Amino acid sequence: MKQLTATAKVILGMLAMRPRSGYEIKSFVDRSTRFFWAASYGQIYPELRRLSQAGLIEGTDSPTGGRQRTIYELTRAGWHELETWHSEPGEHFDYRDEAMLKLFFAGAVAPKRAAEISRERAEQAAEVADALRAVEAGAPGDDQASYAVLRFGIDLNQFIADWFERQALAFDEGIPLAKLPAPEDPEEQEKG
Amino acid sequence: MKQLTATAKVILGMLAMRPRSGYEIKSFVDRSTRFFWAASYGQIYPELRRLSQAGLIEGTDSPTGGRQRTIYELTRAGWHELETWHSEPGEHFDYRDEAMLKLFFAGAVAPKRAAEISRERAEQAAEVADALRAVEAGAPGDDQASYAVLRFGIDLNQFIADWFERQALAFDEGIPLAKLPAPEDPEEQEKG
DNA sequence: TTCGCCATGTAATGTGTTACATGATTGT
DNA sequence: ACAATCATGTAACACATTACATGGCGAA
Repeated sequence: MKQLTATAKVILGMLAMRPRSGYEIKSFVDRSTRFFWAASYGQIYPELRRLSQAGLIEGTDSPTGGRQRTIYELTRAGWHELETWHSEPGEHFDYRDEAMLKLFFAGAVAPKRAAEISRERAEQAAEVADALRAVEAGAPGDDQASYAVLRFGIDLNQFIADWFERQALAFDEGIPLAKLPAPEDPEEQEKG
Repeated sequence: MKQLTATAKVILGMLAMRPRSGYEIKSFVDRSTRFFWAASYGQIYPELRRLSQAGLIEGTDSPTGGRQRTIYELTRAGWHELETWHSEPGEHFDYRDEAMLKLFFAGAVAPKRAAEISRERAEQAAEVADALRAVEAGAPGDDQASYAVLRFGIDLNQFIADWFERQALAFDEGIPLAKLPAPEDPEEQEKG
């Protein structure tokens, strides 16, 4: 393991909290990190095997009745790898948003849709914020750091909802631009 | 073309603004939509061929001296496809953030790192916000909608920077939790 | 003549989702 | 008996980056 894969990072972290089966990892991911770090079975099971072969985790057979089940836990090497990753600076982040792409082209494709797109995006973000607020209300408190993560999810989505709501109004009213386009050279109008 | 690919959407939009070569599409993407919708050569060139075969765009040879170059523009079918996509509701978005993952596990791995992680993330977001502000200052104004997109990038990243800065202080001071964990069953402590 | 940019493209690799297949257990 | 949930896994496909290969043009 020279580099942990994206899925390896969630798995190792989940197992640091407590030992789990692949199924439990998946269902906990779906109830917690999904909004900023998802993982599917197609990644989890193969990754569990790789991590096991690399000696970072160890599986123990513990069937429930006739139903097979493997509980994984971190090895010492796994803890070390996890701590190394966790202590390294430089985190990646990605933001991909189709509404922004549509808005970017709205002037060329359908200027009147700009307000509508904004309102749709605002609604979407508000729904996510509400879903996360339900999580907050329904769950007993976690430790401070993972509660902060949940809080961030709520606040971020609320921010997005508010921002696009305000922007939709601005489009409705046709708020003038602070900066006007230079009409000469169309090449130069593209922001660099 | 039953469904436009992610790359097809940027390409069609870029060509709606004006005809371009593959190289120009890539460099404009890098200067504009990159923060919320990236595309690499490995996607652009094959996609240009597919779109051309599907009749949505049309390429014209226009070499500069002995340097080959193909300028693409939308066909009528391409305009139609673009407008269809643009008018559909339901936009996808993805947010992936490694700092959040680290924070989520901080309690189990290294509780003292929580403040540090927050501060790193705040700095990162502030840098992105500054980079986008430089774009704003250096470029002549675009149309209202694509200017809004730029503004959103700035505001969003500034929001993230502020949020994590505040959170870092909270971690420093060990602000008490609003909700305390129920100590009995570790299973139940996982927020659902 | 060398460097940076314009210009096109492919191969290898990595990342990730969806759908499917299989089968046991628990609760209604 | 049936549905939901527990549990593991694979195959097909889609998406995306990186690195490489090729070569012309213009300026220092």
